Amino acid sequence: MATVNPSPGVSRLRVAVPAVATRVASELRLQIAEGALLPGTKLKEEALSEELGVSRNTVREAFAELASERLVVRQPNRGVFVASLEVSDIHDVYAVRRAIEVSAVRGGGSAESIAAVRAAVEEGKRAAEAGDSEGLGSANAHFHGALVAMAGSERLNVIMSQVLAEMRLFFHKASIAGGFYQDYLADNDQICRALEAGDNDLAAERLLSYLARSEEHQTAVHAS
Amino acid sequence: MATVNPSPGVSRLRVAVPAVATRVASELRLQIAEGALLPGTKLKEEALSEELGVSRNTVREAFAELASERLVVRQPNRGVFVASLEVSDIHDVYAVRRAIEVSAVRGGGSAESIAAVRAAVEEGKRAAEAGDSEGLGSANAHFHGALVAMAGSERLNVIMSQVLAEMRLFFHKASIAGGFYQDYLADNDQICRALEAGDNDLAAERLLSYLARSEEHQTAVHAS
DNA sequence: CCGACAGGAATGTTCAACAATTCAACAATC
DNA sequence: GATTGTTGAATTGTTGAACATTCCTGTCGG
Repeated sequence: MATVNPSPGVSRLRVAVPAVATRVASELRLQIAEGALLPGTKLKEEALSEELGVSRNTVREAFAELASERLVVRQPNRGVFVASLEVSDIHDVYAVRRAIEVSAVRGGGSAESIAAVRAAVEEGKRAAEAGDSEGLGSANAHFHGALVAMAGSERLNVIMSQVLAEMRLFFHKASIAGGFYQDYLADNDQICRALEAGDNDLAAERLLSYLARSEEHQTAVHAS
Repeated sequence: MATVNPSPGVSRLRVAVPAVATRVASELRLQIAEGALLPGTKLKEEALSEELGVSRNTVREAFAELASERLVVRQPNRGVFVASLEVSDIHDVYAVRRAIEVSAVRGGGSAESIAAVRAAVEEGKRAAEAGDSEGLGSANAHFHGALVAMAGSERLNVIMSQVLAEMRLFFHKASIAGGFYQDYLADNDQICRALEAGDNDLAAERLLSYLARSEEHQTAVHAS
């Protein structure tokens, strides 16, 4: 990590950002993920500052944070809007996923990191049995996050978490299309098995095939 | 790209961010890239706001932008500092490069995008003949940027440009180690040739080997 | 029907103030 | 003498208000 302080031993626990703006950003991030704020919704500075009890400047800082994550889009002199992805964005996002996830899988991982992947697979199975489609979705996100985490790169983890957050922007529409997560449970299990067997190339191949199908599915849903 | 405005035809040329804060961020980004602001330097809000003739709030917005690019680090109640990379960051950055660049190379590119790669190679040769080590460095950056551009993904391009900006943070120290760019000119040419011949896997293999050596080199220089 | 124009609303930017935190210097204690 | 309070200056965090600028709308006139 990038540090600067020559004096060692000081607490590194706290997150390196202003507290209030971060909380505001987190709140908005949550509402976007939950679908409470739909894509295209305009976020007015003054209304939000009143509603959350913070100043306009603080709301502004939160906007800057979310904009850097592509969760909101800033239009000069017009305001910020919850990002709404076009079909071309789908391909773009999957290009990032192909690059990052496949690279991590090809590099393999430690026993612990592979165990985390397995845990995400099992989490998905339990959610499926419970008929919890919300839980299925987040288990799937955990699975792919765990894949990337195998690489042990903080930067890749951050990129992946942002990509997953972006994907939630069009998951709401897609999940209406019915239990399509079910089909992916078997895929995840197969990928995980290949990793556990140490056959990273096979895992990568299966992952690529999964990503291709997933992208196709998302594109089809959003072509309407 | 994520858009929202239903009304078509309006100018999409301008960058979707406040103008002044962006200019301040660009100025600081430039000074960091040029080495005028060395890693670890503290950036004081008030001093900068006076010097640049903008308000503290605007400086603050610029800081948020640079922090999201990891060019500066924010320490709560202490201020922002020009990021200084540790040895562990080197490996982390190269993990991102391996993922993104290799993926782009494996996917190949259009004739135009490969021509851009070739152009960067030639740019490097000219700089080498002119003894312009500064130009050699930026040609090398153009080369790797062109590799990623083959994928045609806006997100990957943004990630790559940020990674290249981060690398300049430790290039200043590394370039002292003498004309080590020279060795990479041949590598770049070989990678480009493989691409032109349509042998993407060979190009990817050569790129991986290059990245491994480059990481080793950087690590050695910074181990001191 | 349409272009021009005035008015309103929202954002962009600045300024000034205060609270909270950090840091360095110094005093106090063991 | 070294560690531990304590104090005070300096800097950041946050707020609130003000003004400029831009966009949007709806009306008026041709």
